[in-house]
Amino acid sequence: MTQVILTNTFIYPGEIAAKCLACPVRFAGICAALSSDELNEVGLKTTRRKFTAGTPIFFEGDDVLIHGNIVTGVVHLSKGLSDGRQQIVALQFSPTHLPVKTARVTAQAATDSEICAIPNSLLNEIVGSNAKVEETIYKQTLDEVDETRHRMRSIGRKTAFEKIANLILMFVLKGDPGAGNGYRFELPLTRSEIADFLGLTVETVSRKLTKLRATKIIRIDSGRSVTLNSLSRLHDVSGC
Amino acid sequence: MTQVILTNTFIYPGEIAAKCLACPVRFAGICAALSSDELNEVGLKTTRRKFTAGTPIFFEGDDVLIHGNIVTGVVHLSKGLSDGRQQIVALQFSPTHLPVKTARVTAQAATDSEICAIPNSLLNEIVGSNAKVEETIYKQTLDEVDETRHRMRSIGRKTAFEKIANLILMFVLKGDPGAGNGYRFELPLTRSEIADFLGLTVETVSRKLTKLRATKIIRIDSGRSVTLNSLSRLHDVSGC
DNA sequence: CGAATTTTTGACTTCCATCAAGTGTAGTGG
DNA sequence: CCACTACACTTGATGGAAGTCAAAAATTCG
Repeated sequence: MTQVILTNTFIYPGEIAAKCLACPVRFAGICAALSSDELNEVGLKTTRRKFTAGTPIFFEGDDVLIHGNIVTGVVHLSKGLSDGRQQIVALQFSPTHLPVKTARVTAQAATDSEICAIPNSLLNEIVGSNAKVEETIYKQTLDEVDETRHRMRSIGRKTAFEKIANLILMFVLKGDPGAGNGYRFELPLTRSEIADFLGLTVETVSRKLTKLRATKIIRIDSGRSVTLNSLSRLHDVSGC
Repeated sequence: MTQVILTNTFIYPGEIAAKCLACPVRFAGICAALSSDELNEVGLKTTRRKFTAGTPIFFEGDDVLIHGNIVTGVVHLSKGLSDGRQQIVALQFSPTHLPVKTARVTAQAATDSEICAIPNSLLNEIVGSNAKVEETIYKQTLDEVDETRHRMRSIGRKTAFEKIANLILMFVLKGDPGAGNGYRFELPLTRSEIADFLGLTVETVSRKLTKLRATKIIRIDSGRSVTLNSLSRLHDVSGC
């Protein structure tokens, strides 16, 4: 990955916007489907926006974003409920796309995040001329459906313990696909948000995390900081 | 798993307009986005296929379907589990589209169904020349995501009773949007399938249906035949 | 009709939500 | 630095909802 970026740096010196060259998601999502000319144009017109944890991400106005690449961080999508509470319906990890247009959801930074925002008008323009981009977006949406359905089953059938184990596994794998034992990371969600996401209560989340710690599969260093002791055992208890 | 297509009614050139004009889904899904010329072409090349309840619907081979309009009936989409069992992940009602391409799911006729099958090649051709069709398909997929997320919440937070009530409500509304009290219909799913769909057990489904009958909100005439007594009360207990 | 399947009902158990109290852990301001 | 508040998290006790096991009743179908 890194080598490829360096090679491109050599081939197109100064032509591709610097921020794109160094971008972790340069070869992910729609950016991977862009020609270098298109990437140049995109690089000029996109804005890199930073959001601190807990900040809502708005997309409004005429030039509303319909697509953002999550450069760093974790974003959660939630739906408001009639009783005023919210339900987290999806988590989006870096490096990946943020298909905000997909549903009437609120996107909120779960951790400090950076998002590369592509204006609606620009994306439409590109989509019209580059079928590959359109295809990519469509495929991502299909994956989204599949993912959501998969998690639906997870919520319906698994025990609280399995749900928690599974979520931790998800954090590990999405956070660093090559992560193994000894991997240390921060939980991107509060206990309350985890509960929301999994359809549990805070108390149950806390209890099951304690149980997971008691089995020595993970170590909870402090409130949010977790160390993975056994990836294989984590996988075993996650009910997949 | 063996017999797929029970009846395959081909309709001939020249009669197309009649076929499509009389079609219940003429103004739904992608058909609504077609010009009359395109509709004629589609009419020529689509096949109306009938599936009896319980029959799996396969789309394979070179000319694999990627889009079918459900003309009549109810189709369920399921995912196979590692233990050999299946999980129903979505229900598709007539008149609507059957976006089979959306995920690696098995589509199976829940009730006797008729599906208007559009060959892959033809759809690709239309999509290439008619942006509105592409947009329609994309929008339908987005709706699919939204719907799935909505149901995910439903599975995670609602009581068994609310889930059942909600499903009955869904059957009523999707079966006949104008249906009111006294409306009689057949449950398109077995208790076991309902359990699968809602993340419950057969016993619980049976108990909650009995409870729903005890409240006089519905009447269960025989195993699958149900009469709606009070739409408003059904809505009240469905937890929406 | 009789066999097989689906559905209902009952008794018991388990898991998780609820209610309640206690323990950190920041963050603010005196 | 401490006192104060606010918030996030943990732990315990209890009850209820739904799962499990088991068997009867109803429906379907050959």
